[in-house]
Amino acid sequence: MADDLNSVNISPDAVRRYHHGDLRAALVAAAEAVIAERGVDGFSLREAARRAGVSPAAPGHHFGDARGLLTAVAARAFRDFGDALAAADQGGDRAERLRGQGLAYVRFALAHPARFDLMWRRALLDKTDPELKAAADRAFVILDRAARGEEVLRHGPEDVALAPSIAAWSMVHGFARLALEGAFGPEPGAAERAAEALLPRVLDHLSV
Amino acid sequence: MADDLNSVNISPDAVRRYHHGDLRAALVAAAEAVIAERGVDGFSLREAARRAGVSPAAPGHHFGDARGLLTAVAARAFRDFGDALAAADQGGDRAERLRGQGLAYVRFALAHPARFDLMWRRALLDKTDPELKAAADRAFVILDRAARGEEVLRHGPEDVALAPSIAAWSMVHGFARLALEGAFGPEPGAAERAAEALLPRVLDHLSV
DNA sequence: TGTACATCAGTGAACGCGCGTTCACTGATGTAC
DNA sequence: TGTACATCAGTGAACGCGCGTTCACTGATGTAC
Repeated sequence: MADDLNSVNISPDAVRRYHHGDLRAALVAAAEAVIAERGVDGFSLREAARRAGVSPAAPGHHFGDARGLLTAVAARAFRDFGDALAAADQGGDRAERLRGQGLAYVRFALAHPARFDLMWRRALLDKTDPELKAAADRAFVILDRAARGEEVLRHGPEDVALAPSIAAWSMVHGFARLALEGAFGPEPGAAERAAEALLPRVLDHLSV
Repeated sequence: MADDLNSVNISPDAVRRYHHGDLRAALVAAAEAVIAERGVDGFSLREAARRAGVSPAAPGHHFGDARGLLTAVAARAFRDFGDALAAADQGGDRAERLRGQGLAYVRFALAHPARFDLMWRRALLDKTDPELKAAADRAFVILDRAARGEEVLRHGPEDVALAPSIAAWSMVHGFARLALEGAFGPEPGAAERAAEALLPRVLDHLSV
């Protein structure tokens, strides 16, 4: 996924063209770089435009406003997140599948902390965006399927049959959040070490 | 705790005095009101001062800067949070105690969403503040004791003996976060209904 | 193949905004004698 | 008990800042004939 970020770099001979070529993708990449560096709260539309080498008004043509750009970033993050979960679902019995999902979930969060953070900052996003909704739903369905088996149909969020999936989701989400929030130590790398040392044992306490 | 907020209201005859009387507490209460209304991201020092009826420079005398005020708010939130966990620890066997902690944890988060949010926004807080650290540590120790029994000594965050506590913490923290983030539905009250319907069943999937 | 022209994607200057913090100040308090 | 004075807790005007968005514009593209 880091390679994806690079792949949208504008080619040298495109640099000085008046029309950018693929400004939309370049702005998404620039926004990702900004939040990775400064955190979600440090995001600004002007800074993203600056990094894309473009005037502050240019993003408006592609995203409407700042919320639109952040929403596109979040949708892409959810898509990558879903891919990571899907890739981790290697079959096996339910416990094995669930463990695979849990490790992938937390690994994604630690590998992409700012994007993961943004994914859940609904106040900053356009919740009605169909791409965002579709990407988020897909990720949960993948996890749900691993937690409860293939046969399952999705119901409303208060359906008690969802309890095993919500339990699994809660545990891995909480672990990821706590790790990112520095609950396992403020030093750099503390989250990763805690995940390696503790997460497999933590998942042993999940019974489905 | 809502009463605590009221208790710092300045008395009518104190209103127009040049010296406030208890501006520090009034500013903390005002800041809590601001984030409750506008979210943590909507906080501003000027707005808190405005609500406390005081000039924008006044908070500086008590808190240094904006971060200082937010840190005081977070410390108080952690104290109340610890109180809520302690009050919920009614004894019984380990499963009962843990269930009580889990319900109290999520209830606090849903009852005080903005303060709960702030508690984990380390980028906005002074992590070195001893009051904040003490209050946060205390809350975890209460939860840890319920999860593993009274005899436990606290070790480093990578001590695998902590796994049962981290598992419980992760699950309830994740559930609370997901509920607040709207993962159980965007309608008002969806989080509360999901907590009531699902949380007890979710906790059944936690084995310690 | 050449040309007119509509459309698209960008510019860059300007707008008003609210912010955190600073500064010199002043009113109130409380303590030493 | 009265008074001088240091200290404390506030004022309010001003600062510079970066922000998102708007606006009239222009350069590049691509399509119809």
